[in-house]
Amino acid sequence: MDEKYFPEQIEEKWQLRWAQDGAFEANDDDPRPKFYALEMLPYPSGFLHMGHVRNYSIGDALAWYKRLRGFNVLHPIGWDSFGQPAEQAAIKRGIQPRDWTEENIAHMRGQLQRLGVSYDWRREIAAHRPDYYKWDQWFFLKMFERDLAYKRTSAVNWCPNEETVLSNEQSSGGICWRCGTPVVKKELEQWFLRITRYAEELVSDIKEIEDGWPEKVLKRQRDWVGRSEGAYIDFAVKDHDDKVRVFTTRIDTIFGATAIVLSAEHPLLPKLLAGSSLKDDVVRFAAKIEGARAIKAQDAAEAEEKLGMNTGLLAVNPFNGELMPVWVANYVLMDYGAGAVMSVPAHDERDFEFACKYTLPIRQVIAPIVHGPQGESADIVPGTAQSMDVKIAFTEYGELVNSGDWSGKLSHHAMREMADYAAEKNFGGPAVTYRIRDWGISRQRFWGAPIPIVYCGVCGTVPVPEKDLPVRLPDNAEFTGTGESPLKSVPEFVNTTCPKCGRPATRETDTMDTFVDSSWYFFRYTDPRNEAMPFDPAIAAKWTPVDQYIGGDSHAVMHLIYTRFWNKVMRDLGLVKANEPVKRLLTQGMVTNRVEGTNEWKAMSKSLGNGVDPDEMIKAYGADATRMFVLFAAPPENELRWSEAGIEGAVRFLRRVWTMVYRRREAFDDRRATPAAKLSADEFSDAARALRRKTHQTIARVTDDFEKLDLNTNVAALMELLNALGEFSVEPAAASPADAFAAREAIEALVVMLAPFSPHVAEEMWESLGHEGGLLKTTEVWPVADPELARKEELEIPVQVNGKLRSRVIVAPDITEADLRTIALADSKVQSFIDGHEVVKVIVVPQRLVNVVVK
RNA sequence: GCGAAAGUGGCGGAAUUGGCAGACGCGCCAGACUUAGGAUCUGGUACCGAAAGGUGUGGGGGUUCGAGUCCCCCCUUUCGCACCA
Repeated sequence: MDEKYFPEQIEEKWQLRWAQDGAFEANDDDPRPKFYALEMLPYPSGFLHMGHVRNYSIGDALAWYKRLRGFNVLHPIGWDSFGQPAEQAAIKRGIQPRDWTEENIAHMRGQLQRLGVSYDWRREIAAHRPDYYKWDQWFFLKMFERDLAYKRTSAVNWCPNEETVLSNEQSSGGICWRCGTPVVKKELEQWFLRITRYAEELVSDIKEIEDGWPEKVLKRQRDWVGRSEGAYIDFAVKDHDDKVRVFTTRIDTIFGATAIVLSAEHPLLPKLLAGSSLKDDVVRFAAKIEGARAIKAQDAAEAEEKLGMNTGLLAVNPFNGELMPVWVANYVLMDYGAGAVMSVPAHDERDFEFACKYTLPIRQVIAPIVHGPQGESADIVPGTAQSMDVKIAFTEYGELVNSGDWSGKLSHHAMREMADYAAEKNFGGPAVTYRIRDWGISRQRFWGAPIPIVYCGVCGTVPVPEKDLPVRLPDNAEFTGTGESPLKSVPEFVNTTCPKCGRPATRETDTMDTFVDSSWYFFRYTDPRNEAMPFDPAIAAKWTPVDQYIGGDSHAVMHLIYTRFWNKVMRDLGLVKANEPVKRLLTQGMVTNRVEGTNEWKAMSKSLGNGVDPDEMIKAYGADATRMFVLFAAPPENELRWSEAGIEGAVRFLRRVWTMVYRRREAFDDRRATPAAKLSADEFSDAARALRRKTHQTIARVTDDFEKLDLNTNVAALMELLNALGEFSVEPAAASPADAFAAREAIEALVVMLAPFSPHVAEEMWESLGHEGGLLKTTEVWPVADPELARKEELEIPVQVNGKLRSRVIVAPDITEADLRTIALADSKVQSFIDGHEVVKVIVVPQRLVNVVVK
């Protein structure tokens, strides 16, 4: 052991040693309890950034902690290596995506290894390799068989910048998730995965994970699925056989409906208007709305002005036979509910606004329930029929008025009864709708898994047989960036024969969304080289579900909802048993840095020039200090503000630990290191007992905080223990066996507990303390706290007078309440504050505090 | 506009969940060692006050012996959602 701490030497030494020993390799047949620690796999952009460092430092700390506590830990890594940037590089610089990607992976793998993250590298996977994407295609075929994958033409989200389609999740808020460009609508024939079939489960199974997932992520998922209970109602149209179906959550307001409003894209519209003199006008109007919607940049768009047009058609209210006009309007969306609504202006804000603009009647049918002064009787505000005086829509529940036989009922009862009535009379019934749409996975891209479909002039759409998988990407393609898949211009790829009839046929040239790759990758880690299946269900069952998943919350409704969906599909295919793939989720905060010349903290990025290169930090301060700082600087879920001064503090701490070990090490030879069992309690000096107390308190605290992933306070606890060691002033040479024992106990505990944060230096110090074979050689080196030793010998109890701190008294921990009270009252400082006052009450909180109330 | 979360020293953040506010670190101040210090070590550091003491967890009210923590109103910030019938 050198006198001084030289990170680069010991980090290299231990990285080599770990690799040689296979220290982090997880084996299926290991009898110890398993723990699956997982971090979101990176996109191989070429360079690790601080967000990665944070993500992997958190995961690695947990993986180390669990190993040191005797778990068989699976901690893998891989590459989300399909996707846009590789193609962008190809267009810009003429490099083939495959070469670019492989180079980036090689470089980033080196960076991760220099950071010393404890991965089982044997399990590394990369999405762009045929042995991986073969299974994307295999899953696609399974879904195709089960009608979970299908093709249809629809208006899709199109990013004009990247010239490709985006899923709904990827264009949330109307902007491209990757580049922020406003998304436009485009009619395209696309492949979809039927995630809607699992909509109900995606909501209801949240109960299985709600203890382990952040509430904000679950909320976003719930909102995204958008489960809504209500009813369908079919409105007959006068002089037509077709009925217009409407979805409403407020069937109790149906007597207030004064129009039926259809979406411009409503499929029934052309048929209903056939022969109508208004047909051309309506068609033109609908086209205008659709056109406006296509170019609409939704980001800044405040609710657009409502536009509508009367179709001249009349619908019949099935509850009272009343006729009402049928309109077309831009505020009704085709892809939600039934694409048509009943307009109830008195009780819906949007309908109200619409009715005001086009002077449709507004009829109140719900009266607020006002509790009388005694709260015993409900006063109903009488309804004003056909009134235009109403200023705002009353959207609350209440009591029905002007509603025929239903008048007098409460909304809640009426909603249920009216829906049942509709079902009974065969014009509707209770219904549940979801906001979530099927997942569009077609991408007009080269660098993705080809969709394994062949189009035959005779047989139509034919799935590629399983035995022919993978459908390989060609080695080369022309990259022009024109918005068509580059695969289209590769004849060797496109031209094939029909698997069914053998005649010439063409391949599907769209590739899959890269979120397909990441939906199931962590199952592949459990059995990464399986050539017969995506993974062996028996092996996967040993490791999954993931015990702790760590990553950014930017994927709350993309990756994290897709992977839940995929898990359910795999369950139905018999591949997995659990309903949910991830037990606990931690969403880490962003890493920010000051933008030069401003006072703003923003996420590190190349364009802002505020990025920090992890390699430079490792070079300057070492991987151990870099990792420690990142974990110490803020709680994992908070934003982390970068500070170079902070990382220096981390080095300083590691150096002080190092020096402490160096100084004390000599005294730890066999002669002096007497086992605790041979030492009687009274051999320990006061200082030694105090040190042991701190040691055992720290062990308890750190162990506890690890379970909660409170990593920043954990580091603080280790710093406190070091400070306590510093205060333990017994010189190593002069130490009694008991003193030496106490010091050794403290130092060894400190070194072991340091390993999750700064593993290299911890290993080196552990070895210097005379242990061979590394920290993971022996199982369960993690220290165990002895509550007896952690207990305080005396307590300092604060004494308040009227709630203000006035004094402190030192007492034994087991003092009786009565004695504590007596001692507190006898204290001279306390006396000076109660003198001349009457003591009204004395509150004694055992072990905690005394409060004297005086008048 | 709607919804959620959060506001604690100069800064990042602690506070056993109603019981000593500010752990730990950064920064800063003073001192020691030093040819030197952007190294290291020691001490100090919420605010006002010479002290006694007083005041302090975004602001205002409340509950309580006692509130950073619970309740009500307001302000600010951040993040989600944006015609979802």
